[in-house]
Amino acid sequence: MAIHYQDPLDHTFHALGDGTRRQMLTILAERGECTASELGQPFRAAQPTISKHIRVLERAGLVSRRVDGRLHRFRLNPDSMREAQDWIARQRRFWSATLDQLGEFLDNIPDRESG
Amino acid sequence: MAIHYQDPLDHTFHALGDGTRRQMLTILAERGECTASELGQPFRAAQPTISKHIRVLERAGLVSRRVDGRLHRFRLNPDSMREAQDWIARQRRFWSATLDQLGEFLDNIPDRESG
DNA sequence: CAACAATATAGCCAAATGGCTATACATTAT
DNA sequence: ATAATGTATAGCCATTTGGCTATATTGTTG
Repeated sequence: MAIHYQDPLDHTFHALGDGTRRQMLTILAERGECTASELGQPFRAAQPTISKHIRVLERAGLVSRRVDGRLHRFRLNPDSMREAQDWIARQRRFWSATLDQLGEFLDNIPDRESG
Repeated sequence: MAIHYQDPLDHTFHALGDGTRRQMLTILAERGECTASELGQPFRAAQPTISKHIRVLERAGLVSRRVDGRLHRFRLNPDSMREAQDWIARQRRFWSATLDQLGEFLDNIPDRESG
């Protein structure tokens, strides 16, 4: 029964649903390529725990791994994050269209598209 | 062990990590306010299952509920989704800045024509 | 009031998650 | 060759998740 063809977005959003992993992505975004140790250093989790988190990010396509001797170096993979962002952006476009139809919240529209 | 003060983004991204829930949000975005039944109708899940999914969306702040007699009417809550999108957007801004600074991408392009 | 309709809640289950310790593996250093 | 370092894997555990059935709750209707 269980063969549940997982949408890639399932993995992406799930990976983003944990604060430790989001912080790892932030570190990668700020510093560029990092090793597994560097990614884990801010947390007081055990090393295998960090390893697991990294695997989740990797499965989600959010980071890519490059093995360099005994170091595993990671960097952000922009595509995956962009797809997540695009999904939300599409929703929000629909949503604002719906709002226009209904005439609700007209004062509340926080920002415009474009960017 | 640790009381883990959940970041609101944890709930938001977790809620987005399930295809059924994402589809519910799409329905809401397309049709505007919907009842619980309308949200569940496309799926062959049991009614309590739908009810649970809706609660997850609600906990995440992605939808808001308005009880109207025996009908529960839901609509999208834009703020929550926008915060998720903003988080990603910030990451992506950092990321591209990092790329610019380090120029590391150039080193790693695996094969180029000619040299 | 009784019947029906829309939802929620309780309780159960299997699978996944996030954490840990202990250990294996691979690479570098002595 | 041995030791030390960086990382992964194997188990184990408690909690959460997503699904179900059965039942309760609340509102509508005859």
